[in-house]
Amino acid sequence: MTPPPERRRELLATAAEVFAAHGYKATTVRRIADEAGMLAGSLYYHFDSKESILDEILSTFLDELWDRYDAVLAAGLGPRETIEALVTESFREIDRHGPAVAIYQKESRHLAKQQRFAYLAESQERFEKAWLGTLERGVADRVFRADLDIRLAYRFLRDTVWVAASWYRPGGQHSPEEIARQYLSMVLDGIAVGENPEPTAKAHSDS
Amino acid sequence: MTPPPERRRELLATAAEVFAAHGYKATTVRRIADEAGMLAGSLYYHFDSKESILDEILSTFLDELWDRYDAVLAAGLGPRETIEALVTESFREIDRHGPAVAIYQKESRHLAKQQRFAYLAESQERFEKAWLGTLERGVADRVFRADLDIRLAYRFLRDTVWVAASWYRPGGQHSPEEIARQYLSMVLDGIAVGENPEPTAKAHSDS
Amino acid sequence: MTPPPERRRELLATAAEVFAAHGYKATTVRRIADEAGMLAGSLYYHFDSKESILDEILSTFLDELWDRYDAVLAAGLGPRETIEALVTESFREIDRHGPAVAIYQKESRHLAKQQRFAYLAESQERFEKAWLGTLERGVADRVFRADLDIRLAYRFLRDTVWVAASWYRPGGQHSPEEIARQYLSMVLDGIAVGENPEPTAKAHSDS
Amino acid sequence: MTPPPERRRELLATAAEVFAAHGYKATTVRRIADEAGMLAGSLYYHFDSKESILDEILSTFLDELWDRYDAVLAAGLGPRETIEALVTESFREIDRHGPAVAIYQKESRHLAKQQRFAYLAESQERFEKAWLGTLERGVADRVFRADLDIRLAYRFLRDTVWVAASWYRPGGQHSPEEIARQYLSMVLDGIAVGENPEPTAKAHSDS
DNA sequence: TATGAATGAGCTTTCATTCAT
DNA sequence: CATGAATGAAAGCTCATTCAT
Repeated sequence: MTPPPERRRELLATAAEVFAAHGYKATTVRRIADEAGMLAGSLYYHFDSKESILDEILSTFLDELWDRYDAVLAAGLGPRETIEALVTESFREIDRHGPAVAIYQKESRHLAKQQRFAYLAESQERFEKAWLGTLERGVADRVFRADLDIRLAYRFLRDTVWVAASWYRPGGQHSPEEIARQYLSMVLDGIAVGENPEPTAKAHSDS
Repeated sequence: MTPPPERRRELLATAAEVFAAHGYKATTVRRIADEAGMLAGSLYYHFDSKESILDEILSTFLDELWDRYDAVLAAGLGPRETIEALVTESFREIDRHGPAVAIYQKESRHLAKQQRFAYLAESQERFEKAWLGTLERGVADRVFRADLDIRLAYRFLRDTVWVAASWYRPGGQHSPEEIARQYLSMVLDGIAVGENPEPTAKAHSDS
Repeated sequence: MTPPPERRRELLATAAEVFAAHGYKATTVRRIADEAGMLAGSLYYHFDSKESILDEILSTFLDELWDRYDAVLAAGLGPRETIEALVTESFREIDRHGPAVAIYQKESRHLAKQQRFAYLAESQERFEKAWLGTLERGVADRVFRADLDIRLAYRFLRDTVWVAASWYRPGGQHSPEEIARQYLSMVLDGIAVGENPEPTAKAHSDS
Repeated sequence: MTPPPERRRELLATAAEVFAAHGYKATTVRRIADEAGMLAGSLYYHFDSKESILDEILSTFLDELWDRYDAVLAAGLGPRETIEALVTESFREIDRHGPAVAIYQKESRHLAKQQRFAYLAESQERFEKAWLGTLERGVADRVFRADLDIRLAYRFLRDTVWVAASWYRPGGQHSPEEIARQYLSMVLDGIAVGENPEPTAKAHSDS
């Protein structure tokens, strides 16, 4: 005997998976219904439109994400620890809402232009502020390297984390925390061994 | 009087931009035609179908990319230098064919399932072989850290590079080579200052 | 505790109002249910179908109307008095069943083609016979003008009366009898002052 | 070799007839297309939507109607002659655009609530001003009876005229001018013979 | 009596594609 | 080469209706 909100959540989860796998536009409402074991029209008993399903998936995900992020940002950690905590929370979010993150990754850029999804752009800004601010603090504290373009570093961190949603599958051999640790290790200390001060990219010249 | 192949290339470039901006499925053939200053039906004089436009964009991009990659791989460089060269070439490719790369990034996963786009999966495999092999060689040579999950590192490198296509705009303040250098600096040596042997991710524990 | 027939009548009244306001086709069964404070499905406990609701509204209205008309026609009045009585009864009917009359006005023409609503066409014929007969009798008795096209006069009278259902609201400042009196005054004696033997429509020539 | 606007006009005429016969809501786009000898989807090459077809039908009709009305109102005629001219123009309009008038008659009341069809409400107001003003002038000039409720007379005139669209068929035995003359004769001078000062409605008492 | 959930037919609309000119 | 007009399949959505509870 499942209470009504349960059914709704099931449908949203199903829809999120299909959206993530095939893209929002390419996903038919009928496909979602099939996957949920009902007819296309029946979905409209639960939701207003295909778009409102997408909306609910994305806003639910962002609400939850910001709950975690805000807790981290309010904890008064140092810059490095803040980055570590944000990355870890991000991978946990991928673990919990992988499909939602994948959809966000693929669709948010053009969705953000629409009135209805303006919150995506807002979230994006808060996002940027939080990460950029932490990186700047870290540079000031001499925890992060000063010779890097900080906006580039921000994009690098951001993408590095979220793009994982495209291949991560929950229940795999690595826990989200383990993946976070490895990612942080690479991002913070690099994949090269010890003391390599300068990359030698210029060594390779074009044809 | 421009020769036909020229017009074709223009149309492909236009189509690639629109596909990149809105997604393949969400892009209508009419939108492409509008952007090109013709009517939808007229596109069919130049191309068989919408899908064949996509096909030509992606295969052209991959052909060119592999030309460069093969040159790098045949040069007999060390593992670190190989990685540096591959990354540099990748950013140059983004510079030249940004939209094609963005499309590849967004659509290749589900396109690869189709017969017609099987070459995407093949390319993906060669890709993986080249990068993984180089990383393994680097670990053996003690150029890269041995304590990292090498498949994770591969995905990390791959995604880090290509995802840049989503924000990179040619003609900006950084040349592709400069961006490559910064990216490599982060990936190889990390963003943290000097001697941090261990990330402290475990410092942040969840409930 | 209201007896069932009472509830039924309430629902019919509600449905009639919504049908009248938005048209039969444009009215959803859910809208009626909303207005009645129940769910759409629940209406089907009381009625077989949306169409049967419409049927009951229209047939109830016509049954009642004919009761009154038959009484008038059986009363042996003169032509002018008959017309006056019919018009007065019509306005009373509008007062009592405004929405039903409005629905009849809007929908009867195409409904009459359906088997189920054949009684609309029959009623229409009896209607025509009663009014036309009275008018003819009036012309013969030299009570009504002989120079008018009698079928045109019939349509004129008929429409003049029923169309009032589209703006009449019960409880307004004029009683139905008062409106009937004014209408009859216009129809019988005209709106012009006294002795205007000939309209001068021909005075207006086209451009 | 018909020029493009011709095709458009044909389609609008076809659509208007179907809308008039079955009601806007009950008319399917497919039905219109059938009647026009094409497939439903093909209509969308010519029009944005079903609603925009309706819009174009109604606004075209009203534009034309007001051209005529304005000419009449600017002609400086006396009240009676103005009424005669307006009625005559109205019947001519019914003759030319019968279906449009029928649609207007049936649908304008609820359409006027929508933003897009606000011009219907505006037109309605101008309408009222023109007719009411003329009637008032006529009463002041002792051309029209002073003992009648002028708003009632206005509704009476207005409805009397337009409702004719529901039965009028062009090419019948009466020209629009002839019908106008008969209508005006009834409206101005009444259907009763000569000197009947008072209707005797009160002679019929209710049960 | 009424509800909640679903059905299924049919609707408006979109869009890749075709083709005579 | 390009246009204008159409096709036809499929999409999102609506809604009268059903039915177990």
